[in-house]
Amino acid sequence: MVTRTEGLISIDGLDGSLAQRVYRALRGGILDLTFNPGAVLRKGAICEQLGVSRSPVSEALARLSAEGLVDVIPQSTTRVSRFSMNEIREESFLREAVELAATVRVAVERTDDQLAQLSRNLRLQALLIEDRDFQGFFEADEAFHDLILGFTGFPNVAAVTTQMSLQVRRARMLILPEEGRLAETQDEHVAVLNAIRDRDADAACHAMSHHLRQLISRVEPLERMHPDYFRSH
Amino acid sequence: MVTRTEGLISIDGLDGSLAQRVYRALRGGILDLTFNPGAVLRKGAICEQLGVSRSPVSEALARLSAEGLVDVIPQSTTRVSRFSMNEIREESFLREAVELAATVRVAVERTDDQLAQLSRNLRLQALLIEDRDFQGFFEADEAFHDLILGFTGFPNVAAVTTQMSLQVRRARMLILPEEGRLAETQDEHVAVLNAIRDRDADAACHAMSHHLRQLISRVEPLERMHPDYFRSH
DNA sequence: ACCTCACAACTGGCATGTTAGTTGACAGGT
DNA sequence: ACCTGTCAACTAACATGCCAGTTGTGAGGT
Repeated sequence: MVTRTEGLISIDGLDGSLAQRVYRALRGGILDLTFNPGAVLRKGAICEQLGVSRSPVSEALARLSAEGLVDVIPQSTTRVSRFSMNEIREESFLREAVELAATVRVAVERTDDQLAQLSRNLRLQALLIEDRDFQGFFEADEAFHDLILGFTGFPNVAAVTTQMSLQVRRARMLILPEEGRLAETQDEHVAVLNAIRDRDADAACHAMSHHLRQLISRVEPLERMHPDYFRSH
Repeated sequence: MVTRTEGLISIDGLDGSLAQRVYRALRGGILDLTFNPGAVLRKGAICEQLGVSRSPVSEALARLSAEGLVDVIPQSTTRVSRFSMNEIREESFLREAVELAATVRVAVERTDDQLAQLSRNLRLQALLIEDRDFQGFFEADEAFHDLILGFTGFPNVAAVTTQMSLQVRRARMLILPEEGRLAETQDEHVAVLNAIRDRDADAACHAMSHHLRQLISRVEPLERMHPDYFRSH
């Protein structure tokens, strides 16, 4: 096994306690696959690289462990957790449950301003597709969903939903951007928006459900494409 | 279950690392209101009482802080978090979304064995009502919901659902046990069971929704009954 | 009596020393 | 060549020392 120097991360520019900064830096690195699933995280190396002592790093790793983003083997090693397709299916189920409930609620009680915000987001997505800005589209896509979750009137629902589907979000990074898929995604978003515009809760629910199931169907094949990123079972 | 000694807590009888034991002990104490909302948690006192050093206690408190069960004021104090009715409403929304999705799924694809398990649980509940064992009924009630969540085939859904509605679970402890309410709750459970028996997803969804909304309607008045347990805003 | 401000005591955050469990390499026997 | 038992090196877990920010208190001024 060849040891590799992992991509570098930094805690500069973040605020909060050292422990929180380390946590956010590591979490970000794990979520965007800077740290590959299965990669070993050495406390000593992290301390040296970030210029902090072991205390804040330990706290950060403990939190990541509680969230399932790292696997700690006592007295031995800490690794970035590998994917489990069952876990991903589970998270998809949870995410769909919450997003559909939010979509139904928003479809019923949306305001014109909320509709305008969603519409603006979709026009931004169209621009990003034209420019083939995959990363930008990825973020706009997330923003679209977070807008709907936020329109429930519950300020933390978006964050909680993200937190409960971290593995899905991470696995999503592995999906290769395909030209045609972006336009399809856009069409699905438009269908959701139109249903919300018409205050048609049932149509909105179906459109969102269809959209979310496109994602999981694209995640399923990843287990064969990246077997080393998945737990052997 | 956390063992208690004169209002204090102990980590004896738990396994895992010291940090995990401390975490579970404190979490249990917070969830069952052994520690009142707003109570100050002193690291030094906890260390002395549990006979451990500050490291595992710090890790436990950090985790509880991330979960929103404690509020840490840097360089000052750590307190058991107070309730926020908006947060409780938010958790209820999330919980309902997940439980309804689970109920629908289970109603469609239940097995006879699963039906038998639910039925056995309800007969147990009837016994506990006869004996006026409020605590036992409380736990059987939780078990009923966890059974349904588990029957989705996703082993972690029950735990995730608990985790996302910790404040609701805690607030629920404040509801005074009333004789009649137990029987009503039991009736609602029976309605859910019957709909699942008949594989009537729509009826099961409505029955569960009605049942869950009974809970939130009983939680709402708590803000006036225990103003000191709620955040002032 | 009341406000102000400085200080002492206490807190949590961070660094570092110490302990104990795991692991892999290697020597020695078969 | 192949097991096998031992041990050294490494790791996370825990204990403890130190520091900086917060806060209550009380002396002194108005």
